[in-house]
Amino acid sequence: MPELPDVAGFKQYLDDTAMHKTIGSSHVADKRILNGISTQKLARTLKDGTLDATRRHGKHLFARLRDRDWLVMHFGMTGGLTYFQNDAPAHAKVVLDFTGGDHLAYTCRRMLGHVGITEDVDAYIERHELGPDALEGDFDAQRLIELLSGRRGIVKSMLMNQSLIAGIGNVYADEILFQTGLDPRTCCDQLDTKQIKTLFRTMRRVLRVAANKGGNVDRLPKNYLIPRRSTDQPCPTCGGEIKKIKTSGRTSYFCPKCQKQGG
DNA sequence: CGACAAGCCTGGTAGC
DNA sequence: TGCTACCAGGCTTGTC
Repeated sequence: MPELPDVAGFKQYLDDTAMHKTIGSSHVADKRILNGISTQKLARTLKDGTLDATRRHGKHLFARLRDRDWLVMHFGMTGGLTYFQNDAPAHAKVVLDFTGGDHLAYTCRRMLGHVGITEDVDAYIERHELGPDALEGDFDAQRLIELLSGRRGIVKSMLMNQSLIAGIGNVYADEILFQTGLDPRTCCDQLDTKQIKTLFRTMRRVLRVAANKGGNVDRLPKNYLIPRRSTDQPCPTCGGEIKKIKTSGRTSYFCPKCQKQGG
């Protein structure tokens, strides 16, 4: 579930809790979560490091150890962060013990996230072939038009393709399409320039609003589709029935009345 | 108990 | 024929 807005929330949470704290030791509860690094190497790299900066790119969160490497975190579908004093949260996979006595846990109920170390965030992004962050930096409507051109698959798969755009997952792809009024089965070649520009503006607005709420679904505006996923509630716009279908092997929620193919 | 959810990777294939 | 983009399936495990 953690998509760009959720990871933006994790970043804020880390900034508010663990920033400028020094790591005395660390523990790995399940080494399957580690990506390209051994438990021992991770522990050596983290020891005596002080967290002094964070960066987010798409669904990845990076935390810098002063004058050293970056801790890399990806949250899969059930990952998160918990800052605690005494009792470790359930499913804590990696725990940082700060010298002041507090702790930060990377939690993950399933094994679909990962934790690692990188010397260079930009090189990491390039190596993992991540596209531009959906919310930040050098990304505009023209770029989206270029990304869509010549593609024959559905727009939703394109929005979720991390090598094209980093940060959007199944849930926010549905929300963006809902607010753009596009059927999730719409193919890229069905959209004209004007519609792609609208899609771009909607994408930015949805992600910005949700990121400002730290990905907290309960704080999203009333007219959002997300809180109505799998709850049998009507479309917030027309009151009609929300349909659930499979697209590219993924569950898509949409309103057949408000969302049309080709707009 | 089986189906399902999600992100992401892989393997097979549709389409140019 | 060969390449690439695309889709379906698998991994994982708690929940229904």
